[in-house]
Amino acid sequence: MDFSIGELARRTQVKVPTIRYYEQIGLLAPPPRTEGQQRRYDKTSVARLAFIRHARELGFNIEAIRALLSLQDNPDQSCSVADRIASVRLAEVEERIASLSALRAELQRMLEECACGRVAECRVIETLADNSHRHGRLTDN
Amino acid sequence: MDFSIGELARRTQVKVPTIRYYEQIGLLAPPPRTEGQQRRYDKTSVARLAFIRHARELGFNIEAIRALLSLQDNPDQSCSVADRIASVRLAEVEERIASLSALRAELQRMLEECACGRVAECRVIETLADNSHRHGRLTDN
DNA sequence: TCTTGAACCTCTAGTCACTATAGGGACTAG
DNA sequence: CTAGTCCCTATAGTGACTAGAGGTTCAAGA
Repeated sequence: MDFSIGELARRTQVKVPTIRYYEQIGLLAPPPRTEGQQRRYDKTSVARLAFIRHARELGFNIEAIRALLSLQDNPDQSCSVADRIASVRLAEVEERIASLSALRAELQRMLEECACGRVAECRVIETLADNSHRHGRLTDN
Repeated sequence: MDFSIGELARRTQVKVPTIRYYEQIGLLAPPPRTEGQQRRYDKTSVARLAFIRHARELGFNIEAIRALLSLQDNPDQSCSVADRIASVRLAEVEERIASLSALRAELQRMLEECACGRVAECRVIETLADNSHRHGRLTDN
C-alpha cells in the first residue's frame, strides 16, 4: 500500500534527491515516516509528483508549479489563472524558438562559409570577431 | 588611449562585474593597473571582449569560448577544431528547437481545449495531471 | 536469529554564468 | 578641497537540481 522513496522515484521517473528537494522547498508535503525515519508514500504522492514532473518538462518554473498545484487543490476557482500561467509560458517558448532560429541561421552561415583551412581564414573565428552583430542574451530554457 | 572598466563595459555592452568575472576565470588577461589599482584597457581588449560576447550570444559555453580564443591566438592551426565546436553547438540548437516546438504544440493544445470555466474542468490542469505524456528534461539554453 | 548489502537518512557543497551587496578607496570636475 | 561618480575586493545569492560524505535502516537469505 505504501512504499519507499526509491519506489516513488521508479514510478515517476523523478530522481530520489530531487524528490527530497521538492519536499524541502514545499512542493511536496512531508510524508509519514517509518520508525527508522524513512519516508513512506502512497498513490496520491505518485499523482502529485507526476503532475510536477510533467509541468517541469513543459518548462514551468517552480513558482508557476506552486501556483498550478494550489489551483489543483482548489478546483472551484476560475481557471483563468491557470490559463494565464500557460499563456505566459507559451509566449516564452515562442520567443525562445524565434531567438534560437536566428542563432541556427547564423551558425549555419558560419559553417557553410568556412573552407576549413587555417584558422587565419576561418569564417567561424572571423564571424565571432566581427562585432557588427547584435543578438539578445541567451538566458533560460 | 587607455580607459577604465566602465568605458570598456560601455563599448562592448558587457557589464562591469561580468568583465571582472571573465578576468577571474581566465578568459581575459589581467590588464595593467593605475597606481590606485584600477584596471586600464585598450582597443585589443575591446576586440577580445566583443568576441567573447558574440560567442556567448550564440550560446557557446565558457569552455568552448576558451577553445575558440586559443584558436584565435594561434592562427596557423587547422580550423577543423573551430568547425567542430560550431557544429556541436548547431546540433544542440537544432535539438533544442525541436524539443521546444513539441512543447509549444502541447501548450497550444492545452490552451485551445480549455473552456476557461472552473478549475475542475480545466484542460490545463487536467493535461498536467495526466501522466501519459513523455518529454525529455529541459536543461540548457 | 543473524548477517549482508542495498537502500535510506541528513547535511554540506558544487554546478553554470553571472548578479547583487557591503564596505571601502580612487579619480575628476568645479 | 570637496562632491559625486566611478572603481576596488570579497562574499553570497540565483534556479533547479546533483554529488558526496558519513552514517542508519530495512528486507531477504542462511
